[in-house]
Amino acid sequence: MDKDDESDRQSGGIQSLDAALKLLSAMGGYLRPMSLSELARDCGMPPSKVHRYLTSFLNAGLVVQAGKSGKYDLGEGAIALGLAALARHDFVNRASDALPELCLESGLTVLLSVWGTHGATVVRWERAATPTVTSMGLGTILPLLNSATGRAFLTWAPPAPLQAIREAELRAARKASSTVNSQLRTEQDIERMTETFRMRGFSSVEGRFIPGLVAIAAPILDWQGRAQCVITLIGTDPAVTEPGSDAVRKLIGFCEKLSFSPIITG
Amino acid sequence: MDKDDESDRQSGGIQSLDAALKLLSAMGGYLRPMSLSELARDCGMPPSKVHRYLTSFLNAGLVVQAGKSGKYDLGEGAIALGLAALARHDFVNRASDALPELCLESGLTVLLSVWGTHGATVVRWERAATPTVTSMGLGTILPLLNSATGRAFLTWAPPAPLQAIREAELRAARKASSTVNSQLRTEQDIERMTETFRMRGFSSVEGRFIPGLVAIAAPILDWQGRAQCVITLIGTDPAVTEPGSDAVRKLIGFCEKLSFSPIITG
DNA sequence: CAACTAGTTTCATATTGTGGAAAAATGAGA
DNA sequence: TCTCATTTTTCCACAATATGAAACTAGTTG
Repeated sequence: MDKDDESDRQSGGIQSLDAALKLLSAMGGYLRPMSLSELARDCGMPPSKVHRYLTSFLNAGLVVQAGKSGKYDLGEGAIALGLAALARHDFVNRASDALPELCLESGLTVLLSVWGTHGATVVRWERAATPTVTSMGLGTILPLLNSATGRAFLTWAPPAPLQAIREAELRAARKASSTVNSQLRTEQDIERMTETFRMRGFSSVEGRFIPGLVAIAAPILDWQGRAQCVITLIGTDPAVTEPGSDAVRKLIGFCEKLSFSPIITG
Repeated sequence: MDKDDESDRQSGGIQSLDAALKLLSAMGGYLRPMSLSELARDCGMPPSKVHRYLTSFLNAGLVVQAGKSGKYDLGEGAIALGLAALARHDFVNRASDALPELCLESGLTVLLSVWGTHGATVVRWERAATPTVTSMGLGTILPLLNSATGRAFLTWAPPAPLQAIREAELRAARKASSTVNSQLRTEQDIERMTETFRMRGFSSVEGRFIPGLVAIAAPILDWQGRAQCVITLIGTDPAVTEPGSDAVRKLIGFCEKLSFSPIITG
């Protein structure tokens, strides 16, 4: 039949659907109601075809016929669809809805953090049944280098916004060798650490930020693999930080489920 | 052939398109990526059919395949379509044009939200010069009871579409008394609150949804007095929520100008 | 390793969408 | 009010196209 299929011929789809969607997106392109013949002309389809498609869109509520002029325009259904799609990108909300569940399953205190202007910021948290003494609350800002949460951002977030704080903390770490100091002194140290985290799929810290407590953290990634937010589990048992531990598996499972790209790229 | 066509047989449309759109709107109903078989089950279609439809949606960009899990979700195309459809709404359109101005004048971060399938959805926002820590972006869904934005819908939007979420949040609020709890437990509490808001002409919240931040919100009303969208100002100074404050006056003035019926019916 | 389960591809078939043309509907001018 | 011109909608015979079952892969679990 067609010697050489014209343009896009992606395999597998449905021709009439493809055409219909082309029409639909064409309608998205204008910002006023369009008459049938205008649409037909612009899409290079016979009017009868366009009319049949429009009827289906009409039934589905994606398109409405404006006024009695009979012109066609995008309708409520299209708005609803778009808002639903927008909501998918709302990682924080989807994650916080599921937070209590993770808390119950793991039996640990759970934090949900995002990257704010001043660093990793706790925006949601769920306290475990066995209350662990923490001074943590909503709005707490966690250190970048010495908290599991911060380290997760360090590993999976785009570096640019972190730069300032990263440098500041590194400088502070070098000077104050008196403190319970991290082994993190140089850029190389950091590189090595994040590489490990990236492989394992989670970051961790042991009693550094809060003595006596351990924490593990994993990112929720958008479709470009950037951390949108970070989930942290806090406990007392050092075994928690072991790769393959129950808590680790639950944490990564949780984050993987909410992420749009795989956390462990093996 | 068919003596009397079973159920919906709206005239004129295209069967495969109707089925495809049914699938599409089903996808809008969930707020997480769905697997092929889940979709097939829920729509009562054979998997192969669903797969073919999805391929077309994929080619059109309406749907993306999330991560390596292979699950399907609404994509950029759906967002574009929805925003295009939103632009038809005069209210949204006129409001978003004026948004930067309000942001400048008030010096606060400004949100423009509409009511979507899953709740109050941010569709436009303007960041203040003094950056405030927020986890907010396009598509963020705000809680109904514990955000200024949500409360504005609660006060000025028709109650029917809100009902489901209202009940869900109320139930959650009663259970989780452990959390930083709202004083909102009963229908009466809500009634009292909305009455106050209605008198003042704006809703407010202090550090509930986002600790350390305060917010005020007012509706843009159509000619029937229903909220078409909601404008929210976010700041850090608690004085902002005071009736008669500079921010409040600017907010209400802004909304009043764009509304088709008076906000304060005194 | 075998027995599942989930996702994708293939294929023969007739169901379904197609485009042209006819029929309504709409609108403008006289 | 009547006619002409344009746009929208309906009709129809034909074959192109979507269909569902089953085959084929890939990944998982006991």
